[in-house]
Amino acid sequence: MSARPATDRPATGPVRPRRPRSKKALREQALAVDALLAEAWPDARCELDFTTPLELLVATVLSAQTTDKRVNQVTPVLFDRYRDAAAYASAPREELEEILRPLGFYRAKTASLQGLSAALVAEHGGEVPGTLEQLVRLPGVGRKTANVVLGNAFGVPGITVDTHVGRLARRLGWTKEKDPVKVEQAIAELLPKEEWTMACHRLIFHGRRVCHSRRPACGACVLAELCPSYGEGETDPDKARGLVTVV
DNA sequence: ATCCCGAGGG
DNA sequence: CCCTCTGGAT
Repeated sequence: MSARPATDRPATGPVRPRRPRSKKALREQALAVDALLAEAWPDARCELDFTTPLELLVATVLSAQTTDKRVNQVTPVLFDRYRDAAAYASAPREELEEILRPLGFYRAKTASLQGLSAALVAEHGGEVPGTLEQLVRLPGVGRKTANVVLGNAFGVPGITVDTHVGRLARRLGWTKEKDPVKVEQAIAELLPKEEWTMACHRLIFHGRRVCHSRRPACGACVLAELCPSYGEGETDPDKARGLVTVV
C-alpha cells in the first residue's frame, strides 16, 4: 500500500529501543556497546603516566577530583624525588604538600599518600600487592583505585566503577544500582573478563566526551540505537530525581 | 557555576 | 546516608 516501508523510527532520530529483557539479550547489547565504543575510542587507555605499580598507585590516589593531565604535571618531580614507599613515608609533610598543592585536597592527599606508603613498608616490604583484597586493605585505597592498579599495572582484569562507568551502566540499562560494587557485579556478568579493563576505559572516555552527566550529547552518540536512555538528554537520572532541567 | 576516573569519617 | 577535603580549568 504505502510506498514507504513501515517503520517505528521517526524522522527525528532513532527511537529509544526497548530495554533488553533477557540476560542473554542484555549481554548481546553490552557486547555491541563495547564493540562500538572500541571503534569510537581506539585510543582509550589509562591516561596517568607511570612506569611501575607504585607510581600508578600513587598517581591514582592523587587523581581524585583532579584531571589526569594535572596529575601528570606533578608526578615527574614526585617520582624523581621519591623512589620508593619508604621515601614517601619519611618525607617531610610540608615538602610533599608543596608538590601536591596544585592538585587540590593537598593536605588530605599528602596524609593519604604517607599513610599508604607506611602501610606498604610495614605490611608488604614496600612492594605494591597484586590482589584486590590486599590493595583495598591499604589506607586510602578504595575499590576503584585498587582496580585501576590491577588492570593497568598488573594486567589483571579489573572493573573500574567511577562516576562515569556507574552513570553509563545505568543509562545503558545494565543495572539500576548506585552502589559501585553492584554496578561492578552487573558489568562482570555482561562483559567477558578479558574486556573488563579496556571496556571501562572506553566507558570513561565516552562519559567524558559524549555521555555527560548533564545534557548528554545523544545526537552525537554512536550508541544511540542501543541505548534505553536515548533522548533523555534533559534529565539527569543521577541528580534530577524526576525533575526536568531547563534546556 | 560546574566539573575533574575518590575515600574516609560522622 | 551525608559531609568534608581542595584547587584549577572551562
